[in-house]
Amino acid sequence: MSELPKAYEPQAVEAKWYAAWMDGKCFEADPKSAKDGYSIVIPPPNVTGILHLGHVLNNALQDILARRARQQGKEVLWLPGTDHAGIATQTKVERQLRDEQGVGRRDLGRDEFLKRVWEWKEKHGGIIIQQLKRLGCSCDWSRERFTMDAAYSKWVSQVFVDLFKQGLIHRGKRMVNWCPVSLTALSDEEVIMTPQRSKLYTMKYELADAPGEYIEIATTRPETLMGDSAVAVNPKDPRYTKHVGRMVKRPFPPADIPIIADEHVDLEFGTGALKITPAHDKADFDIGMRHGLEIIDVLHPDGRVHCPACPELDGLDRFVARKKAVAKLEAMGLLLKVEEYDNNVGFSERAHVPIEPRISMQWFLKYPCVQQAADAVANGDIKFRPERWAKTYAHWMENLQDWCISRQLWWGHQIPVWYRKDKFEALRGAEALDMHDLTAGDIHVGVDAPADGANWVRDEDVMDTWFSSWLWPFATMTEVGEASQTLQKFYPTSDLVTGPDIIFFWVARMIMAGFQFAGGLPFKNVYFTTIIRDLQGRKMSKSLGNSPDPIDLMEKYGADGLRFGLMRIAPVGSDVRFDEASVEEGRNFANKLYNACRFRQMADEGGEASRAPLTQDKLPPYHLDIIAKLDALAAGLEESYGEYRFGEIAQRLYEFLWSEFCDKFLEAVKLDLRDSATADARAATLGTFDAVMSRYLQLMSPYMPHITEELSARMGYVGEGEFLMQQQLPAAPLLTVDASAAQARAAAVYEAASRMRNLKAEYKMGSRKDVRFVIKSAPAWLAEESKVLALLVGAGEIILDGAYVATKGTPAAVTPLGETYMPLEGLIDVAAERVRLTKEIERIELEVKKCQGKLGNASFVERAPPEVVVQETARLADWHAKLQQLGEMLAALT
RNA sequence: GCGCGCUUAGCUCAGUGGUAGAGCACAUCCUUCACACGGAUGGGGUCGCAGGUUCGAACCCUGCAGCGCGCACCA
Repeated sequence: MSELPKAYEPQAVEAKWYAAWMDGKCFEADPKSAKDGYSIVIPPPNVTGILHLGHVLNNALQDILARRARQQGKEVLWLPGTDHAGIATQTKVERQLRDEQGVGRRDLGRDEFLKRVWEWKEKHGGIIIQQLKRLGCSCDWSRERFTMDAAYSKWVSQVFVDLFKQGLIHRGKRMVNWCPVSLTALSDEEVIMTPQRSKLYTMKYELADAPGEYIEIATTRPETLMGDSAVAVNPKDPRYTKHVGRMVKRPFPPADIPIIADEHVDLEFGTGALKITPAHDKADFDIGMRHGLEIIDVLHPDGRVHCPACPELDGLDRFVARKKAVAKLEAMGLLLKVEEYDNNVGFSERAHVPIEPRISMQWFLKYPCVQQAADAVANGDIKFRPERWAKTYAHWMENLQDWCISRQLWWGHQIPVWYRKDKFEALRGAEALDMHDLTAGDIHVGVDAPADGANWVRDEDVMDTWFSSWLWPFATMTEVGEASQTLQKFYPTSDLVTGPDIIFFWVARMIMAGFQFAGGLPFKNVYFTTIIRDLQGRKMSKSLGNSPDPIDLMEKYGADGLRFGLMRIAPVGSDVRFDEASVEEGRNFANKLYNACRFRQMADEGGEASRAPLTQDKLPPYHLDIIAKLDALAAGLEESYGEYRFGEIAQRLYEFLWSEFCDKFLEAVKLDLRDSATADARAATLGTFDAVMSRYLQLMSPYMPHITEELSARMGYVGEGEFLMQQQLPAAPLLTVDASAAQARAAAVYEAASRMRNLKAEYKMGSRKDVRFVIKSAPAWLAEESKVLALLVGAGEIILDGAYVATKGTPAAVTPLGETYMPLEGLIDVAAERVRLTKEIERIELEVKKCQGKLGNASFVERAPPEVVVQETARLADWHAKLQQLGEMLAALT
């Protein structure tokens, strides 16, 4: 044991214990267990994902909760898995195929392409799972799920079929958010509004019945004017009342279009006249519907202009066409001005290009169980932390729009709908298949294909990835129609840990799905993590290169160091600013813990010297004090866990070990471990060390699972073949006797030592070991402790002398142990000492004034609680005493 | 425009009415036999601004400013 390296080396230790836990099946959940169940489902990371700091924070929190629950005697299921991530994965594999083999997905065809994606998934898909294991995550890996597992996929289809049968799912042609790169529709949530510096073009259209007269129109999108089917003004706008009902000339392709009046038009904006392009703008579409306007689609799905009537624009990309259209307007003398203009443009969440509002045939879901889901959070059945997110949730629930669930992708759950082949062909493809054109015999909606499959064509679209994710809490626990023990035991889940950015994408939808398909709420608590930013406050991103690789951090500082460091800075409310220094602190802390244990092992080379039960009533004050503080720590942690204050838990654990256990207790008991110490003293000290440390390691274990397991094993705190992580946390406090007197003594010694060291430093005696102290009027018990005090202070000798008379100018301090002098026999610089004393007196006079001011205030004395007044009076007395003493010292020097 | 949050030491953050805190950074001292990934000591803050409530405000209320986020609109 004495050959232990001085610094803790986490890498090998962490790998060793993770393997041991896996071998010991420590993470596997038994649904037949008699214990109470505790469960978390992991927010499934994208199967293409690579671990980033957000994952680390999120999963470390889940691991802490899971490990803590095990210690409290729960049967724990932490259910892991990955998400097939439709667009992200398809895009990734497509890009790779294009780069490496020069083929697109359409070259391969649907079946072959899907085969390639599956191959890719098998080969590269598990990276993030391995990374989570490196972090120490105690997931039940025997239950790992994937959203496209056969059983899971069956759930997705079944849910679609059920909702369809209830009339909540329908197909129709509507305005959707279209991504011209991914060539698919997106839900509203997948559109990111982004501020843009754009240009506002003002142009004029000539009135058809009055050549030479114009109406001015402002637009940011001149490239869509070929799709204009009207110009709209506000009916209340006096400038335009005479125009309403007349026709204007659309410049190209030339056409006469009407001027209509619609409330939607803002009088203040631009010229007050708005060009209406029903095919390419949501608001225009609505206006078009109200006025029965023609819908003229002038864009291809990939964002190129489709307008054979304008050959010079036809086929151009929308942004190229914009410039060209402007040039054309200018050439025609219709462009009046171009202004810089800041507006918001919707961008595709995945492809990072402006989305295009587009009318297309899609599947839509009217959300089920909305009221129940809203109520569950409002009435506290599901508790959000921090609570303020409940408001965001409520707001969204009140403004639900139908969910566009179809995606024009191949990777995903294909929509379980078949159309009769003859009908499908007659209507010339899916784009034209309106529900109204279909009779019951034309369409088959079911988990399985119709029996006479050859006569049917399957809907090509897949479902939004979130349409599978929202089933995660129960579809991972049971198969369709199965009476699952796992579900019985572990549903609803206990806690969900996720980011507030997916409240709508995921959390809200899971709640609705829980009510609709699993008979109740899916979880009881939702803990929202914070966003991790860099020190400049920017979000972590690959392109900024400000996102450290957690694997690198773990190699450098250990998984425990990373976990602990991150937990210490994770605040309850606002965002985290990440600094590698905090991980370094975590590593340093692990090292401190390791060395505290190493110290004990070195002091007791044979081991086993201390296994005798502790007789607490005979323990010295420091021992009882640390035992009492450990109990206080355990109680404090209990409270903090109850409030999900993870940073506070880390802080409490840190302070106990570093400030209390190492800085105070270990320093105070060093004499007991020297060769000169009695066997009894040694045994008592080692016994106390072991009692406190073994339980401390247990309390620490959820945060730093590897090092605590290692140390517990090495120190013999857990038996061969047992694991710390599986041991139940004792409910009873460690302390069995009244320790209040002992604690008061220990506190007095520590405090006195601090003041005496302070005195040494003030007189530049810093490292001198020969300094003597004299304590006057010391309590009788101090005689036994003066050696400890001398050690703590770094003093040559501590003399207890009630009759001591200090020579003039002897430095002194008031300590809880009495007047304390540091005789230096002429070593003091008298002038410097006078300056110091004068400054000190000034400072204290100020304090006295503050106290007197308060006590002199009649209202304070009458109305403040009595104990506060007493406290204040005592303080004033203290200051006065101090002042008098300093005054005497100063007088002695002159 | 509506809503939510934040503003405390150089930095990152605790602090729910009673003497302003931690870690890091900084300065001085110490390689003393657990740990220099360490120990000791110290300097550093009119708690964003202005009002109000209160005997007393970092904390409660109002207003303002700055920053961030969400929702809606944006021709």
